[in-house]
Amino acid sequence: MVLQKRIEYGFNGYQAPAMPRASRSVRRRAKFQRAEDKQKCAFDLLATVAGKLLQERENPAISSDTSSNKDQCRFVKDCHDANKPSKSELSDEGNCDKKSLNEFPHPAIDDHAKIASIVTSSSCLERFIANTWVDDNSHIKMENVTSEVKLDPSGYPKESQFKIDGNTGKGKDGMHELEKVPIGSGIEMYSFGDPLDENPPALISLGGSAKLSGYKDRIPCSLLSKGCNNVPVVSRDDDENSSGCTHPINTKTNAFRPKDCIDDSGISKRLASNFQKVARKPKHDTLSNRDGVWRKTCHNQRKCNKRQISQMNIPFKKRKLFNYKSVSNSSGFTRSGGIYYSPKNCSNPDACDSLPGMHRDPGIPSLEACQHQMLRRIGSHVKLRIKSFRVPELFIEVPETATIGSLKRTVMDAVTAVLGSELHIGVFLQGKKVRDDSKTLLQTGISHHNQLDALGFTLEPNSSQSLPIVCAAHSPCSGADVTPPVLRCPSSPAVIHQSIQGNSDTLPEDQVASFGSQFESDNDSAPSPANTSVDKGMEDFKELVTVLEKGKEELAMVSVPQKPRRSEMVQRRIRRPFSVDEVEALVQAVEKLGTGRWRDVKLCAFDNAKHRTYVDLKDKWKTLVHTARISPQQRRGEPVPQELLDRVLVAHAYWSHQQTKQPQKQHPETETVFSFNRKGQGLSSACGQVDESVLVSDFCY
DNA sequence: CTTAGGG
DNA sequence: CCCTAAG
Repeated sequence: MVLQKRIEYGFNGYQAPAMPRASRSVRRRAKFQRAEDKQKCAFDLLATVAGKLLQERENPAISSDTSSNKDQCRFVKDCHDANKPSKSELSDEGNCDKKSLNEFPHPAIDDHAKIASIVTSSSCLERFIANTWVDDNSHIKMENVTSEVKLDPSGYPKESQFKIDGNTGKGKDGMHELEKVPIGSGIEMYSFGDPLDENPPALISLGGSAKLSGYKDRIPCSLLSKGCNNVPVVSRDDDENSSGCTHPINTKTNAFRPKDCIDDSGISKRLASNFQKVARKPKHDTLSNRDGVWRKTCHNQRKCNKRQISQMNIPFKKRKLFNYKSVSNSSGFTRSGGIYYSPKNCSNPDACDSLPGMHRDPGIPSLEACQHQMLRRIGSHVKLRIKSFRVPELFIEVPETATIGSLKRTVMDAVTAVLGSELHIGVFLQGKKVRDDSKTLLQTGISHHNQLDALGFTLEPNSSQSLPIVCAAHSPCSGADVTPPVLRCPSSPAVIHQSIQGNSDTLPEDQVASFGSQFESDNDSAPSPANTSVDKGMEDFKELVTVLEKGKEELAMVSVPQKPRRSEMVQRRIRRPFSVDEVEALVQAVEKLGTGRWRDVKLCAFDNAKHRTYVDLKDKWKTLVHTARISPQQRRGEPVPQELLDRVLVAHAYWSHQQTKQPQKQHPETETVFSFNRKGQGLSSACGQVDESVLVSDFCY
């Protein structure tokens, strides 16, 4: 499950081959390392190709116009040598003959054979587009490339040049066995772009075999699933529908049974094997172009590896952040076909825009840009004016007694949760969602002379993050049984926060009578007597619940491996400044209990404020002391009455003195010790929480 | 789990 | 507010 792991954990997935004993010298080690880097790159690409293959296999009809790239996107043909035993990687020189595309050996092995072309360009190093055209016989139909794109013959290769189908191949039965197809050295460049473009094109093609034995165990689950599920791997739109390989979805267009999917993956692995061999040929001149293409990826890969390694040395705190990012990224790219391509891999963001399925700024066109370019060549433009985006539906539940301010905040949280996450664009035509990203506008029915009124765009939260169906304990929301908890990936701290609150199965923290209740009721509105008076009546209030919901179909199609490590996605809690009343309660509690019994302080004064932990209280006390010591001009946030700050200083001084004098000698009975400073304070109860009258600062010093 | 303290 | 060490 090498690929599987890779998909889930980013770069962890690459399984470095054991270093040969002969490679222990520094020089050979370096060489080995280089080869390994390339192999890693190959591995990445391979995974994409494999995914694409599966996709195309499932959807031969939707083949495509993905080849309609920008000018810079060109094709280079490269043949692969599968002949080489894998162990000969270091010193082997490719002996692949240069061939024109006409002569390009037909790579089909059997009905399961595939060839994939990864279109890259040295001018857009980070981008590549995997294309394959498979006919009903599972043979490559490269002619689709030209026929579909309608390339201008004057500037582009003729259709015949790309014709590589079952009948034109060489070898047994009109096919080449992949193992016999020389690869690696002979690279013939063919440009789809401007012939005068100085950027040399690059392409890496892969051959595959359907021989599956020995590969099944390493089949990437997600690749399988995407293939099996008729989910275009590189299509984001459908990525959100991936359901994991355990739930193959047979659709009408799914010409293959799940079992076959495994076979396909076998192809993938074979591809991997072959591709690795190619990648391990470092020397050949003709590889330089590919190397050029790869180098960046390799470099970045190395960087990421490095990052991964160095992560071991960074503090746990940052490591966690790293993991968060990492997970986030991997989730994004898991859904882009199981390939882990960190956006950070792309030093040039602009160059990344074409990686299909890659998450990117919705405003940055990628494949569409290429298609757009093509369209421009053809001469048809579709002019769109997007007046507004439809925002996903939000479900918000607030108690009737909630303030407008809290309502606003809740709505804001919900909106932020959606907008703050990675967004995708959904396209609707005639009210129907257009899911096939590979279709052209023309094919979809969007053309310049058509009515475009029926065309709509919608903002879609990241599928992995868009299901924060956060239900409070008291919420009637039954989303819990709809999707497993692991799929609940709140997309913003706000929602997380709601979620955390929802964990409290006791009384709703915010509305329970206690210090916390009034503190929490609404930060936007100043605490008022009315607020405090209704404490008891608010016990049955439900928590503010933010529910973001999507369609059932989308709920059902979230694939499992997207967020494998949700537990590690520890979101920072939302910041909740202490109100003056809270400070008051805290000060009072500390006055009674001292500064070393934060748990007691919590239980005493903030027991019902679930969001205030004793660590929070301790921290707040710390900052209060600090605040009290600095000049009022330096203080920030809601001003704390000087009287309170004075008490803070007094209490702090007192308890500090007590601690140094007689550590841990305080007992509940000794709580009155502080009463020396008070006048008329009965201190009948130890906790201000119980004696609410204490809340009113009527202490006298 | 709590406490204490640095970040 | 987070993180972690220490008890």
